[in-house]
Amino acid sequence: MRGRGPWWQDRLQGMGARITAPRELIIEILHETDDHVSAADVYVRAHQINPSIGLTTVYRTLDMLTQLGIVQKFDFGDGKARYELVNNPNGKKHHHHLICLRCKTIMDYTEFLDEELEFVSKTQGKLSKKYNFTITDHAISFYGLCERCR
Amino acid sequence: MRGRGPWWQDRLQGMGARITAPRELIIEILHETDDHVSAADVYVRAHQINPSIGLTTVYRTLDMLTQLGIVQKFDFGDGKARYELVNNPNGKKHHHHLICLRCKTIMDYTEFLDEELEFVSKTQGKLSKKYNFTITDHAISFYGLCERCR
DNA sequence: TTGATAATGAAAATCATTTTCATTAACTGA
DNA sequence: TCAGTTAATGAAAATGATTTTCATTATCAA
Ligand SMILES: [Mn+2]
Ligand SMILES: [Mn+2]
Ligand SMILES: [Zn+2]
Ligand SMILES: [Zn+2]
Repeated sequence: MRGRGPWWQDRLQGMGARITAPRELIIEILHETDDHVSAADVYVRAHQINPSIGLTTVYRTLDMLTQLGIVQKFDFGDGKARYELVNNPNGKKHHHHLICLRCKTIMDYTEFLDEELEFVSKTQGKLSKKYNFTITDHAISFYGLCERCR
Repeated sequence: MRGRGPWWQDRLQGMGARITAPRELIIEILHETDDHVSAADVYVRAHQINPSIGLTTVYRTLDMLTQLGIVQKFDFGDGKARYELVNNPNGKKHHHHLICLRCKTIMDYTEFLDEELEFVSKTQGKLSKKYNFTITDHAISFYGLCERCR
């Protein structure tokens, strides 16, 4: 399942990227949270541990991880992007979202994932063949009004 | 299906909002396009027809329509929000997205919507009961690499 | 027609994200 | 192990989308 180092190192090296302290730290931080963190959130935590890390690097790293499919980037409508490790071994499992259009509250749900899995993999297969697209992830969100807002 | 005025007027009045020229024009513009338009896109077209309309009002109107569930707001990762009329009678039907993580290309797809519809309405029913949430819309997106980028 | 007030638009402010560029550090290969 | 190549970094400045402010205008109920 892995080489010498942690799983993600192979992914980076595979694309010619270097293993650096900032990258290590940022991934570690993502492992330790199960929130939907913003770049600034990650920066604060990283900076706390290693004050030499800059916000720019956090953005660059999150972006790289997103392109690699290691991290999933979300926009929940509050003006800043949110990030989550896709398959967080320490944290939460794959899930989907319920988003209130008024107060922007986000709820994770993991119910009914079996049915979803079936649906998703079926669709994914057909789409990737038809559009010649390599699908690595998906997102399903339901929008509406939460209990408090309706 | 409607009162005196167009369908959307009832929706606005229902929440105590006024029917104004800018709002009329913005909705008309949304009807006429089947792109994923940004606020600036809408502004340019609106301004062309009625130069007194301001960008601020475009933002405010799109936001209001989004909260009403008349418009759906997307973030495809290129830094600006995109909007689409949810059930555009003149334009495209409900669809989902295939998004390239590298080049940010977006493809709409409408295949397999029957299966999706079945899945979605089943899940939606269970979720809205369990979380006491009024669900008005949903989005399904698949992420990966397009033909050119992989 | 009028008054109360929601809506508007111009300009300024915000603030998340990106760019620039000089410096540092990770790997390669001798 | 060491030096050279060059990707990666961070500080500061720039960008650019969206929001706020506030004086003015327009909608609509009475
Ligand atoms: Mn989540
Ligand atoms: Mn679309
Ligand atoms: Zn809410
Ligand atoms: Zn692509």
